[in-house]
Amino acid sequence: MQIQKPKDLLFEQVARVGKALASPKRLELLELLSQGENTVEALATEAAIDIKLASAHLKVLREARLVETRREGRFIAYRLSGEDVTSLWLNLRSVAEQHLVELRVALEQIFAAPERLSPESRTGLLEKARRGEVIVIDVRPEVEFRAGHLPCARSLPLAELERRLAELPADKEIVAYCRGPFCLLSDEAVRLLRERGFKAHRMTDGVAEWAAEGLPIEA
Amino acid sequence: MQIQKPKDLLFEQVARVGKALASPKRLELLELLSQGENTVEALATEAAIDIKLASAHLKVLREARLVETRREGRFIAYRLSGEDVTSLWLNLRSVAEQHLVELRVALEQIFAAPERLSPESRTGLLEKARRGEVIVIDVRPEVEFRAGHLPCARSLPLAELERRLAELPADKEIVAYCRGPFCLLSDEAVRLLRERGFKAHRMTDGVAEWAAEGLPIEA
DNA sequence: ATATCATTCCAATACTCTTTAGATTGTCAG
DNA sequence: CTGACAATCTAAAGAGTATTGGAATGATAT
Repeated sequence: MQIQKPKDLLFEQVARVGKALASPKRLELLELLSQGENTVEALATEAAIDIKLASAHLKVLREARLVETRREGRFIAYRLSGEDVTSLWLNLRSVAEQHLVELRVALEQIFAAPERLSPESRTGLLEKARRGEVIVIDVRPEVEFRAGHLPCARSLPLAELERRLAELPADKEIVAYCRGPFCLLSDEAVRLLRERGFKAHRMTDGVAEWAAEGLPIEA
Repeated sequence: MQIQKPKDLLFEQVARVGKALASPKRLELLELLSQGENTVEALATEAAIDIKLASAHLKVLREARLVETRREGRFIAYRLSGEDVTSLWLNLRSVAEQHLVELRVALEQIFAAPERLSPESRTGLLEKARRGEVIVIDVRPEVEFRAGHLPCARSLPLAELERRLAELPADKEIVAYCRGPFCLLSDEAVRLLRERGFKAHRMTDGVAEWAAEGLPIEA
Protein backbone atom coordinates (compact mmCIF):
# COMPACT_ATOMS: atom_id res chain seq x y z
CA MET A 1 0.00 0.00 0.00
CA GLN A 2 1.96 3.00 -1.27
CA ILE A 3 -0.46 5.83 -0.55
CA GLN A 4 -0.90 6.10 3.19
CA LYS A 5 -2.24 9.46 4.22
CA PRO A 6 -5.54 9.59 2.32
CA LYS A 7 -6.58 6.14 3.55
CA ASP A 8 -6.04 7.08 7.18
CA LEU A 9 -8.06 10.19 6.52
CA LEU A 10 -11.06 8.15 5.40
CA PHE A 11 -11.11 5.92 8.46
CA GLU A 12 -10.58 8.92 10.69
CA GLN A 13 -13.69 10.54 9.30
CA VAL A 14 -15.78 7.43 9.85
CA ALA A 15 -14.36 7.19 13.36
CA ARG A 16 -15.81 10.64 14.02
CA VAL A 17 -19.22 9.02 13.71
CA GLY A 18 -18.04 6.04 15.74
CA LYS A 19 -16.83 8.33 18.52
CA ALA A 20 -20.24 9.95 18.65
CA LEU A 21 -21.69 6.50 19.36
CA ALA A 22 -19.22 5.78 22.14
CA SER A 23 -21.05 7.33 25.09
CA PRO A 24 -24.15 5.89 26.82
CA LYS A 25 -25.60 9.36 27.34
CA ARG A 26 -25.34 10.18 23.67
CA LEU A 27 -26.97 6.90 22.74
CA GLU A 28 -29.83 7.69 25.08
CA LEU A 29 -30.21 11.08 23.41
CA LEU A 30 -30.20 9.35 20.02
CA GLU A 31 -32.98 7.03 21.14
CA LEU A 32 -35.02 9.97 22.40
CA LEU A 33 -34.44 11.78 19.12
CA SER A 34 -35.54 8.73 17.16
CA GLN A 35 -38.99 9.46 18.66
CA GLY A 36 -38.99 12.85 16.98
CA GLU A 37 -37.66 16.39 17.13
CA ASN A 38 -37.13 17.80 20.61
CA THR A 39 -35.58 20.71 22.52
CA VAL A 40 -32.41 20.57 24.60
CA GLU A 41 -34.28 21.12 27.84
CA ALA A 42 -36.80 18.35 27.17
CA LEU A 43 -34.07 15.94 26.14
CA ALA A 44 -32.01 16.76 29.23
CA THR A 45 -35.03 16.20 31.48
CA GLU A 46 -35.92 12.88 29.87
CA ALA A 47 -32.36 11.64 30.05
CA ALA A 48 -32.06 12.96 33.60
CA ILE A 49 -28.87 14.93 32.97
CA ASP A 50 -27.76 18.53 33.30
CA ILE A 51 -28.70 20.85 30.44
CA LYS A 52 -25.10 21.91 29.93
CA LEU A 53 -24.03 18.33 29.66
CA ALA A 54 -26.86 17.52 27.27
CA SER A 55 -25.85 20.51 25.18
CA ALA A 56 -22.25 19.31 25.09
CA HIS A 57 -23.27 15.81 24.04
CA LEU A 58 -25.63 17.14 21.39
CA LYS A 59 -22.77 19.24 20.07
CA VAL A 60 -20.71 16.09 19.56
CA LEU A 61 -23.63 14.44 17.77
CA ARG A 62 -24.05 17.52 15.61
CA GLU A 63 -20.37 17.62 14.72
CA ALA A 64 -20.66 14.00 13.61
CA ARG A 65 -23.65 15.16 11.51
CA LEU A 66 -25.94 12.64 13.16
CA VAL A 67 -28.32 15.39 14.28
CA GLU A 68 -29.41 18.76 12.92
CA THR A 69 -30.80 21.82 14.67
CA ARG A 70 -33.52 24.33 13.97
CA ARG A 71 -34.36 27.46 15.91
CA GLU A 72 -37.94 27.59 17.11
CA GLY A 73 -38.45 30.93 18.88
CA ARG A 74 -36.38 30.85 22.02
CA PHE A 75 -35.88 27.11 21.79
CA ILE A 76 -33.54 25.06 19.65
CA ALA A 77 -34.98 21.83 18.31
CA TYR A 78 -32.71 18.89 17.58
CA ARG A 79 -33.61 16.07 15.20
CA LEU A 80 -31.85 13.10 13.60
CA SER A 81 -30.40 14.13 10.27
CA GLY A 82 -31.88 11.24 8.29
CA GLU A 83 -33.57 7.88 8.10
CA ASP A 84 -30.18 6.23 7.81
CA VAL A 85 -29.21 7.55 11.24
CA THR A 86 -32.25 5.84 12.76
CA SER A 87 -31.35 2.59 11.07
CA LEU A 88 -27.73 2.93 12.20
CA TRP A 89 -28.94 3.24 15.79
CA LEU A 90 -31.24 0.22 15.43
CA ASN A 91 -28.44 -1.71 13.76
CA LEU A 92 -25.95 -0.87 16.50
CA ARG A 93 -28.42 -1.79 19.21
CA SER A 94 -29.32 -5.06 17.56
CA VAL A 95 -25.66 -6.07 17.18
CA ALA A 96 -25.15 -5.28 20.87
CA GLU A 97 -28.20 -7.34 21.81
CA GLN A 98 -27.08 -10.25 19.67
CA HIS A 99 -23.48 -10.37 20.74
CA LEU A 100 -23.25 -9.06 24.28
CA VAL A 101 -24.42 -11.75 26.64
CA GLU A 102 -24.44 -9.16 29.43
CA LEU A 103 -26.98 -7.08 27.54
CA ARG A 104 -29.29 -10.00 26.90
CA VAL A 105 -29.12 -10.95 30.55
CA ALA A 106 -29.87 -7.37 31.60
CA LEU A 107 -32.85 -7.20 29.24
CA GLU A 108 -34.24 -10.47 30.54
CA GLN A 109 -33.84 -9.33 34.14
CA ILE A 110 -35.86 -6.23 33.42
CA PHE A 111 -38.60 -7.83 31.33
CA ALA A 112 -39.85 -11.15 32.61
CA ALA A 113 -41.27 -12.02 29.19
CA PRO A 114 -39.49 -10.31 26.30
CA GLU A 115 -42.69 -9.88 24.31
CA ARG A 116 -41.04 -9.02 21.04
CA LEU A 117 -43.35 -9.48 18.09
CA SER A 118 -42.83 -11.63 15.03
CA PRO A 119 -43.76 -10.07 11.67
CA GLU A 120 -47.06 -12.02 11.68
CA SER A 121 -48.12 -10.98 15.14
CA ARG A 122 -47.34 -7.37 14.28
CA THR A 123 -49.88 -7.29 11.47
CA GLY A 124 -52.13 -9.50 13.57
CA LEU A 125 -52.11 -6.92 16.33
CA LEU A 126 -52.92 -4.22 13.80
CA GLU A 127 -55.95 -6.22 12.64
CA LYS A 128 -57.23 -6.88 16.15
CA ALA A 129 -56.82 -3.23 17.05
CA ARG A 130 -58.75 -2.20 13.95
CA ARG A 131 -61.61 -4.53 14.88
CA GLY A 132 -61.55 -3.16 18.43
CA GLU A 133 -60.60 -6.47 20.00
CA VAL A 134 -57.60 -4.96 21.74
CA ILE A 135 -56.82 -1.42 22.86
CA VAL A 136 -53.37 -0.16 21.88
CA ILE A 137 -52.08 2.68 24.07
CA ASP A 138 -49.02 4.85 23.49
CA VAL A 139 -47.64 5.77 26.91
CA ARG A 140 -44.95 8.19 25.75
CA PRO A 141 -45.28 11.95 26.31
CA GLU A 142 -47.92 13.35 23.99
CA VAL A 143 -45.39 15.33 21.93
CA GLU A 144 -43.78 12.11 20.80
CA PHE A 145 -47.19 10.59 20.02
CA ARG A 146 -47.98 13.56 17.81
CA ALA A 147 -44.65 13.22 15.98
CA GLY A 148 -45.69 9.73 14.86
CA HIS A 149 -47.49 6.72 16.30
CA LEU A 150 -48.86 3.29 15.51
CA PRO A 151 -52.15 3.11 13.60
CA CYS A 152 -55.17 2.62 15.89
CA ALA A 153 -53.12 3.66 18.95
CA ARG A 154 -54.44 6.23 21.38
CA SER A 155 -52.21 8.54 23.39
CA LEU A 156 -52.22 7.91 27.13
CA PRO A 157 -48.95 9.17 28.62
CA LEU A 158 -47.68 7.31 31.65
CA ALA A 159 -47.80 10.54 33.69
CA GLU A 160 -51.56 10.83 33.08
CA LEU A 161 -52.41 7.15 33.13
CA GLU A 162 -53.45 6.94 36.76
CA ARG A 163 -56.06 9.69 36.60
CA ARG A 164 -57.38 8.64 33.19
CA LEU A 165 -57.92 4.98 33.98
CA ALA A 166 -61.67 5.45 33.42
CA GLU A 167 -61.01 5.83 29.67
CA LEU A 168 -59.96 2.20 29.45
CA PRO A 169 -62.30 -0.81 29.28
CA ALA A 170 -61.81 -3.33 32.08
CA ASP A 171 -62.77 -6.34 29.97
CA LYS A 172 -60.63 -5.86 26.85
CA GLU A 173 -56.99 -6.67 26.39
CA ILE A 174 -54.74 -3.62 26.56
CA VAL A 175 -51.39 -3.45 24.76
CA ALA A 176 -48.98 -0.72 25.85
CA TYR A 177 -45.93 0.39 23.91
CA CYS A 178 -43.36 3.16 24.31
CA ARG A 179 -40.04 4.07 22.70
CA GLY A 180 -38.76 0.58 22.14
CA PRO A 181 -37.08 -2.29 23.96
CA PHE A 182 -34.80 0.04 25.95
CA CYS A 183 -37.57 2.23 27.29
CA LEU A 184 -39.27 1.37 30.55
CA LEU A 185 -42.38 3.53 30.27
CA SER A 186 -44.65 0.76 28.97
CA ASP A 187 -43.25 -1.59 31.56
CA GLU A 188 -44.34 0.81 34.31
CA ALA A 189 -47.72 1.27 32.63
CA VAL A 190 -48.36 -2.49 32.48
CA ARG A 191 -47.44 -2.85 36.14
CA LEU A 192 -49.85 -0.07 37.12
CA LEU A 193 -52.69 -1.40 34.94
CA ARG A 194 -52.35 -4.94 36.26
CA GLU A 195 -52.43 -3.64 39.84
CA ARG A 196 -55.77 -2.04 39.02
CA GLY A 197 -57.17 -5.23 37.54
CA PHE A 198 -56.75 -4.55 33.83
CA LYS A 199 -55.61 -7.15 31.33
CA ALA A 200 -52.46 -5.38 30.15
CA HIS A 201 -49.45 -6.46 28.09
CA ARG A 202 -46.30 -4.78 26.93
CA MET A 203 -45.17 -4.63 23.33
CA THR A 204 -41.44 -3.95 23.27
CA ASP A 205 -41.45 -2.49 19.77
CA GLY A 206 -41.48 1.27 19.42
CA VAL A 207 -42.28 3.45 16.43
CA ALA A 208 -38.76 3.15 14.99
CA GLU A 209 -38.76 -0.66 15.19
CA TRP A 210 -42.27 -0.73 13.70
CA ALA A 211 -41.25 1.51 10.83
CA ALA A 212 -38.06 -0.47 10.26
CA GLU A 213 -40.27 -3.49 9.47
CA GLY A 214 -41.94 -1.47 6.75
CA LEU A 215 -45.19 -1.07 8.67
CA PRO A 216 -47.24 2.12 8.55
CA ILE A 217 -46.95 5.05 10.96
CA GLU A 218 -49.51 7.79 11.46
CA ALA A 219 -48.52 11.39 12.11
CA MET B 1 -38.67 7.80 34.75
CA GLN B 2 -38.60 6.04 38.11
CA ILE B 3 -36.21 3.18 37.46
CA GLN B 4 -32.83 4.61 36.66
CA LYS B 5 -30.08 2.09 37.09
CA PRO B 6 -31.17 -0.69 34.72
CA LYS B 7 -31.77 1.78 31.89
CA ASP B 8 -28.30 3.26 32.19
CA LEU B 9 -26.95 -0.25 32.19
CA LEU B 10 -28.53 -0.98 28.82
CA PHE B 11 -27.10 2.08 27.10
CA GLU B 12 -23.74 1.43 28.70
CA GLN B 13 -23.64 -2.01 27.15
CA VAL B 14 -24.49 -0.68 23.71
CA ALA B 15 -21.85 2.00 24.18
CA ARG B 16 -19.30 -0.78 24.58
CA VAL B 17 -19.93 -1.61 20.94
CA GLY B 18 -19.94 2.09 20.07
CA LYS B 19 -16.56 2.56 21.76
CA ALA B 20 -15.14 -0.26 19.69
CA LEU B 21 -16.12 1.72 16.59
CA ALA B 22 -14.50 4.92 17.85
CA SER B 23 -10.95 4.41 16.59
CA PRO B 24 -9.79 4.68 12.96
CA LYS B 25 -7.34 1.81 13.39
CA ARG B 26 -10.04 -0.50 14.66
CA LEU B 27 -12.31 0.44 11.77
CA GLU B 28 -9.50 -0.38 9.36
CA LEU B 29 -9.10 -3.75 11.05
CA LEU B 30 -12.85 -4.29 10.76
CA GLU B 31 -12.72 -3.56 7.05
CA LEU B 32 -9.83 -5.99 6.59
CA LEU B 33 -11.73 -8.62 8.58
CA SER B 34 -14.81 -8.10 6.43
CA GLN B 35 -12.67 -9.60 3.63
CA GLY B 36 -12.32 -12.79 5.64
CA GLU B 37 -10.54 -14.44 8.54
CA ASN B 38 -6.94 -13.36 9.11
CA THR B 39 -4.06 -13.58 11.56
CA VAL B 40 -2.85 -10.77 13.81
CA GLU B 41 0.44 -10.47 11.98
CA ALA B 42 -1.20 -10.23 8.55
CA LEU B 43 -3.71 -7.68 9.79
CA ALA B 44 -0.98 -5.60 11.41
CA THR B 45 1.06 -5.63 8.20
CA GLU B 46 -1.91 -4.65 6.03
CA ALA B 47 -2.90 -1.84 8.37
CA ALA B 48 0.74 -0.79 8.68
CA ILE B 49 0.77 -0.82 12.48
CA ASP B 50 2.77 -2.54 15.19
CA ILE B 51 1.71 -6.09 16.06
CA LYS B 52 1.34 -5.20 19.72
CA LEU B 53 -0.93 -2.34 18.86
CA ALA B 54 -2.97 -4.47 16.49
CA SER B 55 -3.32 -7.06 19.21
CA ALA B 56 -4.53 -4.42 21.66
CA HIS B 57 -7.10 -3.09 19.20
CA LEU B 58 -8.28 -6.58 18.35
CA LYS B 59 -8.72 -7.21 22.03
CA VAL B 60 -11.09 -4.25 22.26
CA LEU B 61 -13.04 -5.55 19.27
CA ARG B 62 -13.20 -8.98 20.85
CA GLU B 63 -14.42 -7.60 24.16
CA ALA B 64 -17.19 -5.84 22.27
CA ARG B 65 -17.92 -9.26 20.70
CA LEU B 66 -17.52 -7.87 17.20
CA VAL B 67 -14.81 -10.41 16.39
CA GLU B 68 -14.03 -13.98 17.42
CA THR B 69 -10.77 -15.90 17.51
CA ARG B 70 -9.65 -19.37 16.62
CA ARG B 71 -6.25 -20.92 17.17
CA GLU B 72 -4.63 -22.25 14.03
CA GLY B 73 -1.32 -23.87 15.04
CA ARG B 74 0.96 -21.12 16.19
CA PHE B 75 -1.26 -18.45 14.72
CA ILE B 76 -4.47 -16.97 16.00
CA ALA B 77 -7.09 -16.19 13.37
CA TYR B 78 -9.58 -13.37 13.89
CA ARG B 79 -12.93 -13.13 12.11
CA LEU B 80 -16.07 -11.01 12.36
CA SER B 81 -18.55 -12.67 14.69
CA GLY B 82 -21.50 -12.44 12.33
CA GLU B 83 -23.19 -11.11 9.20
CA ASP B 84 -24.76 -8.37 11.27
CA VAL B 85 -21.32 -7.01 12.16
CA THR B 86 -20.50 -6.65 8.47
CA SER B 87 -23.74 -4.81 7.87
CA LEU B 88 -23.13 -2.59 10.90
CA TRP B 89 -19.78 -1.60 9.43
CA LEU B 90 -21.32 -0.90 6.01
CA ASN B 91 -24.14 1.03 7.68
CA LEU B 92 -21.74 3.14 9.74
CA ARG B 93 -19.58 3.87 6.72
CA SER B 94 -22.54 4.81 4.59
CA VAL B 95 -23.90 7.21 7.22
CA ALA B 96 -20.45 8.79 7.41
CA GLU B 97 -20.30 9.11 3.63
CA GLN B 98 -23.78 10.59 3.45
CA HIS B 99 -23.45 13.10 6.25
CA LEU B 100 -19.81 14.12 6.49
CA VAL B 101 -19.05 16.56 3.75
CA GLU B 102 -15.35 16.19 4.57
CA LEU B 103 -15.50 12.49 3.81
CA ARG B 104 -17.24 12.97 0.49
CA VAL B 105 -14.68 15.58 -0.49
CA ALA B 106 -11.82 13.28 0.52
CA LEU B 107 -13.31 10.41 -1.48
CA GLU B 108 -13.71 12.59 -4.54
CA GLN B 109 -10.16 13.88 -4.23
CA ILE B 110 -8.87 10.33 -4.24
CA PHE B 111 -11.05 8.97 -7.01
CA ALA B 112 -11.52 11.26 -9.97
CA ALA B 113 -14.68 9.39 -10.97
CA PRO B 114 -16.48 7.67 -8.12
CA GLU B 115 -17.49 4.70 -10.24
CA ARG B 116 -20.02 3.28 -7.86
CA LEU B 117 -22.44 0.91 -9.54
CA SER B 118 -26.21 1.11 -9.65
CA PRO B 119 -28.11 -2.16 -9.08
CA GLU B 120 -28.65 -2.49 -12.84
CA SER B 121 -25.05 -1.98 -13.82
CA ARG B 122 -24.00 -4.50 -11.20
CA THR B 123 -25.95 -7.33 -12.82
CA GLY B 124 -25.02 -5.87 -16.21
CA LEU B 125 -21.35 -6.23 -15.34
CA LEU B 126 -21.98 -9.79 -14.23
CA GLU B 127 -23.57 -10.57 -17.62
CA LYS B 128 -20.77 -8.98 -19.62
CA ALA B 129 -18.17 -10.83 -17.57
CA ARG B 130 -20.00 -14.11 -18.15
CA ARG B 131 -20.01 -13.49 -21.91
CA GLY B 132 -16.32 -12.61 -21.77
CA GLU B 133 -16.83 -9.03 -22.94
CA VAL B 134 -14.99 -7.65 -19.93
CA ILE B 135 -12.31 -9.11 -17.69
CA VAL B 136 -12.95 -8.71 -13.97
CA ILE B 137 -9.82 -8.88 -11.82
CA ASP B 138 -9.61 -9.09 -8.04
CA VAL B 139 -6.43 -7.27 -7.01
CA ARG B 140 -6.52 -8.15 -3.28
CA PRO B 141 -4.04 -10.62 -1.78
CA GLU B 142 -4.91 -14.12 -2.91
CA VAL B 143 -5.95 -15.25 0.58
CA GLU B 144 -8.81 -12.79 0.51
CA PHE B 145 -9.78 -13.88 -3.01
CA ARG B 146 -10.00 -17.46 -1.80
CA ALA B 147 -12.18 -16.45 1.16
CA GLY B 148 -14.79 -15.15 -1.28
CA HIS B 149 -14.89 -13.27 -4.58
CA LEU B 150 -17.16 -12.03 -7.33
CA PRO B 151 -18.38 -14.57 -9.88
CA CYS B 152 -16.30 -14.60 -13.06
CA ALA B 153 -13.47 -12.71 -11.32
CA ARG B 154 -9.91 -13.91 -11.57
CA SER B 155 -7.32 -13.31 -8.86
CA LEU B 156 -4.50 -10.99 -9.83
CA PRO B 157 -3.04 -9.41 -6.69
CA LEU B 158 -1.63 -5.93 -7.09
CA ALA B 159 1.78 -7.16 -5.90
CA GLU B 160 1.93 -9.60 -8.83
CA LEU B 161 0.19 -7.49 -11.41
CA GLU B 162 3.27 -6.01 -13.03
CA ARG B 163 4.95 -9.32 -13.82
CA ARG B 164 1.70 -11.05 -14.87
CA LEU B 165 0.54 -8.41 -17.33
CA ALA B 166 0.83 -10.94 -20.17
CA GLU B 167 -2.22 -12.77 -18.78
CA LEU B 168 -4.43 -9.84 -19.67
CA PRO B 169 -5.81 -9.06 -23.15
CA ALA B 170 -4.84 -5.65 -24.49
CA ASP B 171 -8.06 -5.16 -26.44
CA LYS B 172 -10.73 -5.98 -23.87
CA GLU B 173 -12.05 -3.78 -21.09
CA ILE B 174 -10.63 -4.64 -17.69
CA VAL B 175 -12.53 -3.96 -14.45
CA ALA B 176 -10.53 -4.05 -11.22
CA TYR B 177 -11.99 -4.24 -7.75
CA CYS B 178 -10.57 -4.62 -4.23
CA ARG B 179 -11.94 -4.36 -0.70
CA GLY B 180 -14.40 -1.59 -1.29
CA PRO B 181 -14.59 2.18 -1.63
CA PHE B 182 -12.03 2.77 1.14
CA CYS B 183 -9.38 0.52 -0.33
CA LEU B 184 -6.82 1.91 -2.74
CA LEU B 185 -5.51 -1.32 -4.26
CA SER B 186 -7.73 -1.24 -7.34
CA ASP B 187 -6.96 2.43 -7.81
CA GLU B 188 -3.26 1.61 -7.99
CA ALA B 189 -3.97 -1.29 -10.33
CA VAL B 190 -5.95 0.89 -12.74
CA ARG B 191 -3.18 3.49 -12.77
CA LEU B 192 -0.59 0.84 -13.58
CA LEU B 193 -2.72 -0.84 -16.27
CA ARG B 194 -3.50 2.45 -18.01
CA GLU B 195 0.18 3.35 -18.04
CA ARG B 196 0.80 0.12 -19.90
CA GLY B 197 -1.90 0.82 -22.44
CA PHE B 198 -4.72 -1.33 -21.11
CA LYS B 199 -8.35 -0.22 -21.02
CA ALA B 200 -8.86 -0.42 -17.26
CA HIS B 201 -11.58 0.80 -14.90
CA ARG B 202 -12.10 0.68 -11.19
CA MET B 203 -15.22 -0.70 -9.54
CA THR B 204 -15.44 0.72 -6.02
CA ASP B 205 -17.62 -2.09 -4.70
CA GLY B 206 -15.95 -4.87 -2.77
CA VAL B 207 -17.22 -8.30 -1.84
CA ALA B 208 -19.08 -7.04 1.24
CA GLU B 209 -20.90 -4.31 -0.73
CA TRP B 210 -21.71 -6.82 -3.48
CA ALA B 211 -23.10 -9.32 -0.99
CA ALA B 212 -25.07 -6.60 0.81
CA GLU B 213 -26.98 -6.08 -2.44
CA GLY B 214 -28.00 -9.72 -2.37
CA LEU B 215 -25.71 -10.66 -5.26
CA PRO B 216 -23.86 -13.98 -5.37
CA ILE B 217 -20.34 -14.61 -4.05
CA GLU B 218 -18.12 -17.54 -4.94
CA ALA B 219 -15.86 -19.18 -2.37
C1' DA C 1 -33.60 49.58 26.40
C1' DT C 2 -33.95 45.95 30.04
C1' DA C 3 -34.95 41.61 31.83
C1' DT C 4 -35.58 36.90 31.00
C1' DC C 5 -35.04 32.53 29.32
C1' DA C 6 -32.83 28.67 26.41
C1' DT C 7 -28.76 27.50 24.95
C1' DT C 8 -23.90 27.65 24.10
C1' DC C 9 -18.99 28.79 25.08
C1' DC C 10 -14.92 28.59 28.05
C1' DA C 11 -11.85 26.80 31.38
C1' DA C 12 -10.48 23.47 34.82
C1' DT C 13 -10.62 18.86 36.79
C1' DA C 14 -10.97 14.03 36.78
C1' DC C 15 -11.11 10.24 34.03
C1' DT C 16 -10.37 7.06 30.08
C1' DC C 17 -8.08 5.58 25.88
C1' DT C 18 -3.93 5.06 22.84
C1' DT C 19 0.55 3.86 22.15
C1' DT C 20 5.17 2.11 23.15
C1' DA C 21 8.51 -0.94 25.52
C1' DG C 22 9.67 -5.02 28.01
C1' DA C 23 8.34 -9.31 30.07
C1' DT C 24 5.35 -13.56 29.53
C1' DT C 25 2.45 -17.32 27.64
C1' DG C 26 1.60 -20.96 24.55
C1' DT C 27 2.69 -23.77 20.41
C1' DC C 28 5.57 -26.12 17.30
C1' DA C 29 10.16 -28.15 15.45
C1' DG C 30 14.20 -30.41 16.43
C1' DC D 1 14.01 -30.17 26.89
C1' DT D 2 15.42 -26.05 24.15
C1' DG D 3 14.94 -22.50 20.77
C1' DA D 4 12.04 -19.95 17.72
C1' DC D 5 7.98 -17.66 16.89
C1' DA D 6 3.02 -15.70 17.32
C1' DA D 7 0.49 -13.34 20.26
C1' DT D 8 -0.76 -11.40 24.71
C1' DC D 9 -0.07 -9.04 29.23
C1' DT D 10 1.69 -5.29 32.17
C1' DA D 11 3.12 -0.78 33.12
C1' DA D 12 3.71 3.99 32.07
C1' DA D 13 3.61 8.27 29.32
C1' DG D 14 0.96 11.09 26.40
C1' DA D 15 -3.46 12.34 24.22
C1' DG D 16 -8.15 12.81 24.34
C1' DT D 17 -12.95 12.92 26.67
C1' DA D 18 -16.58 13.81 30.36
C1' DT D 19 -18.35 16.76 33.58
C1' DT D 20 -19.01 20.89 36.21
C1' DG D 21 -19.35 25.98 37.22
C1' DG D 22 -19.32 30.59 35.59
C1' DA D 23 -19.61 33.85 31.68
C1' DA D 24 -21.55 34.94 27.10
C1' DT D 25 -24.95 34.78 23.17
C1' DG D 26 -29.30 35.39 20.93
C1' DA D 27 -34.24 35.73 20.79
C1' DT D 28 -38.35 37.35 23.08
C1' DA D 29 -41.45 40.05 26.01
C1' DT D 30 -42.18 44.20 28.91
